[in-house]
Amino acid sequence: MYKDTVYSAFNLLMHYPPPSGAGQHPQPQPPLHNKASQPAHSVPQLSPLYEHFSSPHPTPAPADISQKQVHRPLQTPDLSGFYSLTSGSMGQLPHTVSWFTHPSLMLGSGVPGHPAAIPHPAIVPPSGKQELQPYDRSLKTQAESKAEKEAKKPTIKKPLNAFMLYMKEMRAKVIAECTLKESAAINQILGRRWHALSREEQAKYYELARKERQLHMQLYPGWSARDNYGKKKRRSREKHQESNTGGKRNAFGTYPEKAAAPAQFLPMTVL
DNA sequence: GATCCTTTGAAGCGA
DNA sequence: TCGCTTCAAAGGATC
Repeated sequence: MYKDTVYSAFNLLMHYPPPSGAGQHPQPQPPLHNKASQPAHSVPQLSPLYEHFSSPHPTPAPADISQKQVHRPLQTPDLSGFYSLTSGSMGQLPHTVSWFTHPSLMLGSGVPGHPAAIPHPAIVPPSGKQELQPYDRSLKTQAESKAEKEAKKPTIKKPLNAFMLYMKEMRAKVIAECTLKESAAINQILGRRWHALSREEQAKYYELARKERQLHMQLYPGWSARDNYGKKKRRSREKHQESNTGGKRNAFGTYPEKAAAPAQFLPMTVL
């Protein structure tokens, strides 16, 4: 079976631990074969893992694969085998091309010890922008330099959970259907659609999310979600809690109860 | 320019 | 173990 083959290859290469209960949700282990019947979504930035079953097209031509490989740094010893072996699998397994394009596999300067210049999409400067050079290093104390160095550590983002993967794929579709652009409103709709999904449909996203987490663990063994705690500045705890109790303006510019349904925007199929 | 809003899920942490 | 908090994405609105 295709899924087993992919798993075997991947486990072999990445020394995967066996799935360890993988989360609180039941994981029916749905087949990961391509869903040819699924409607094509013109989503510019699909989570590459999700391309496994979301792509309406057959396996890309090998030329296409090699083209993608051009930009893949292969110097990293522990992953070069992965690339080459996966490449060998490409001709036999449909839709495995996405392994190449998975953000967690697009190694770059953010990966410790990796010489490539292509930054990892999951690794961003704390500010999210290019850092400016210090105007005068000599004026900084040791403590300041240390603090600055700490602040300059590239941020490794959390792996996306199942719902985030679902959102990333369906957002463009919902926007097209609803002509909405506000993410808060879009996310409310997506939340409702998420609950409307069958267990099998959801299970596919849970499985993808599990793979995302495993890849993340392989690439950043010492990383912890705690590393990013406190990096997002909140205006004030009180204000944030107030917003969670429905006492603040929502995405529609009103002050309803929390998560009030924006029914006037929702297409009939949403609910 | 930074943060909020809004959703679900994963993970951290204190009690 | 339980409950709470934070952060992942996204982009318009607000501060």
